[in-house]
Order: sequence, then C-alpha cells, then structure tokens
Amino acid sequence: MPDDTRDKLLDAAQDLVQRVGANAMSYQHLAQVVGIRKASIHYHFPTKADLLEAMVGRYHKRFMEHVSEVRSGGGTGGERLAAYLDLFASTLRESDGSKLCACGMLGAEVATLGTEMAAVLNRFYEANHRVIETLLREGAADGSVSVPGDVAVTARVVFGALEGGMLVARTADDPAGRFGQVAQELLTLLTLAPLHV
Amino acid sequence: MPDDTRDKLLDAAQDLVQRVGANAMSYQHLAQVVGIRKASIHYHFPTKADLLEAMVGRYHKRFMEHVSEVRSGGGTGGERLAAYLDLFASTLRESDGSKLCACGMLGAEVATLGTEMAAVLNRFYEANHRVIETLLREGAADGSVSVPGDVAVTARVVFGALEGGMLVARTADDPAGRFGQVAQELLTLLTLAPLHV
DNA sequence: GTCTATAGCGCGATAGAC
DNA sequence: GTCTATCGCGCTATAGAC
Repeated sequence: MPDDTRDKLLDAAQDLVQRVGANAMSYQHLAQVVGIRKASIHYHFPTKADLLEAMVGRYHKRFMEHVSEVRSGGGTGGERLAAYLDLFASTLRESDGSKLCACGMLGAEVATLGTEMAAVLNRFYEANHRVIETLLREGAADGSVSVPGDVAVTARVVFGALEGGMLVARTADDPAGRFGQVAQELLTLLTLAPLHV
Repeated sequence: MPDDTRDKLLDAAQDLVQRVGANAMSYQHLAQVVGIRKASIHYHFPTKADLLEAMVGRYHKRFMEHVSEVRSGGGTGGERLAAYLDLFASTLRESDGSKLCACGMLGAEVATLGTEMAAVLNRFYEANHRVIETLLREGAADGSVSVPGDVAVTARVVFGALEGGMLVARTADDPAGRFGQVAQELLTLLTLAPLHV
C-alpha cells in the first residue's frame, strides 16, 4: 500500500524540503498537507530528525532506481550520461522551476542537521560520483565521451555542476530552460561532438 | 570607521548565513556575537529582511572588488580564471570547510526570503556569469582557454560547478582539498593543458 | 492511529526608559 | 544607541483520552 499516512508524510516532507528546505518545513505544514493533526505525526516519526532521515533514505533508494533504468538503457555512454543529467533537469521541469534535489537542499542546511544527516548526505553524493564516473568510463570506452584529466574528479565536477546549476537556475526567469542549456553544455564539454537527446 | 556596531552586525550575519543559513540565524545569535541585546539590533536593521539585504549588498560589492583585483592581475586569461576560481576555494580554506558562498546558501533558501531577495541573488549570479564569460573570452583570445560551445552558457556551467562544488565538498572529510581538486579539473576541462597556479 | 490539550522554548518585533 | 520588558506567534515534543 503505497499511500498510507506514513508515505503521505514522507511525500509532503520531501516536497517541502525540495522547495523551502528542512528548517522552513514544520510539522504544522505537513499536518495541513496530509490532513491530520500535527501531534499525530510523532506516532510515525518521533522526531524531525527521524522524519528527515527516513525521507532521505527513500529519496536515495528511489533515485538509484531511476539511475538503474538510465544505466540499463541503450545507446552510447554519452547518451546514457545525457539521460542521467535529465534526471536532475526533470526535477526543475516538473515543479515549475521551484524544486531542488532534496539532498542538495539539505547539503546547504547540513550544519543544522547533525552529523548523522551529514553522513547520509555524503553517501548520496558519493554514490552519484560513482555513477557518473562509470558513465564517463563507458563513454570513453565507446568513444562517445572524452575526459581530459582524472575521471573520478571529473565526475565530481559534473555532480557539483548539476547541484549548483539547479540552485542558480532557480532565481532565473525560466529555471528549467536555463538548466537544460547548462546540462547540454556540460555534455558538449565532455563529448567530442554535441549530443542531441 | 569599519568596525562600528552596524558593521559588526553585518559581519556576524554574513558568517552565520555562510555556515548555517538565514533561516537558522537569529537576532539572538547575532546579539551574542556582537555583545549587545537583541532588541538593539532593530535600531540598525528594523527587520531581518533589511539586515539580509544590506549584508548581501555589501557581500556583492566586496566580492566584485576581489574580482577586480583578479581581472587586473597579470598572466593569461586561463591564469586569471584560475585566480577567480580560487576566490571560492579560499572561502572553504579559511573556514575549515564550513562556509559556503553567502549567495549560494541564500539561493537554497530563496523560497522563504521574498521576491526582492530573489532579484538581488539573481543579480549576483548574473554578474559572476559575465565575469566568467569575459575571462573565458580573454583566455580564448590568448590561446590559454578552449571552449567547445557557447561561451555564455559555459560561464554558467562554471559558476554552477563552483557553487555546487562547495556545497557537495562540505560533507567530505577535507572539503577545501576536495574542492581544490574540482576547481583544478574544471580548469583542465577548459584549457588545452592543465594550469598550475 | 488519531485526537485534544499543553508544556516549554525561541523567534521577530515593539514600547518606552535612559 | 542601547537598555528592560513584553507581546504574540510558531515551533518540537509529550501526556493521556478515545
């Protein structure tokens, strides 16, 4: 049953974190969205830290499921890299330019969230670094990607550009369009010729 | 007189914003740092929005003064670009890996800060895009930089990679070291051969 | 599993003395 | 320009009824 109260709370928490951040998200806001009283939330998640950690755990798992689909997709490494970049673009596109990656948002607030959350976020970042590194290596092997330097560090450049690109794009007139250009240019930098996906 | 109460308040506000964000920064925290009572802050900045806008205005002005020094520095365009990247690296370096760019942090929180702050942040981002674009063009002209695509969009890739790179690096063991590698790899991607600055 | 009620605190902001 | 005192609100969290 995917839509019991617990899942609805996680849905609402994720949506609010992506839009306004964890510090600006309250049990009162969640209660209004889900349609229960705020005290009832403590039955499902005793503390706010519990709620945030459960939300990030689910987010990480779901994100990696999308990544698996991308990785099992056809085409060249460069084309699969483009599909991976589009996972980030779709977040902006489907929220009218108002949602960040949940883990990017929480990364900004990490100093207020405790060491356990910092470790969880770092795990998400490192998992993505490994995914990008693999895509770059596969692209280099099939000739669709060209990396002039250290592949592992380049993967971190790409991930940072995605997280930061979303953040910066959000204040522009057309965030999704802006970010789409940035993602395309990132591909141009990493491929011998521009890809069209 | 650079250190009257107003400036001390702006110093403390900037430090807290860079570390924990605007939503986690309170008048009480500022009062403790500066050594006055929290009610006294309202004499200098009637509302928190006033304080944040003054802080960002000063931050923007000071940052562009550093940029001017970089731009009037010698060397190739690529070397001046490296010096510009180091403005961001130095923030992490000099804070033991705990401070972000103030405008990057506020960008994450923009949904809670009102439309005026969104406009102010966008102005900072666009100003930096123009600086990077100019440095890339100068580097292309003297042969030290190679941009395989649109220079203006590439400038946005670079800026996003800096803001996001700082954010992601903060959860790592050695944030400044990690970010330094990312900045160096960014240069490698944009130059025909790695620069050593 | 959800409710009402409330504790206890921190917040931004204001009034008015000095 | 800074102080004390206070207002009113929102917050996380808990107790105990149903």
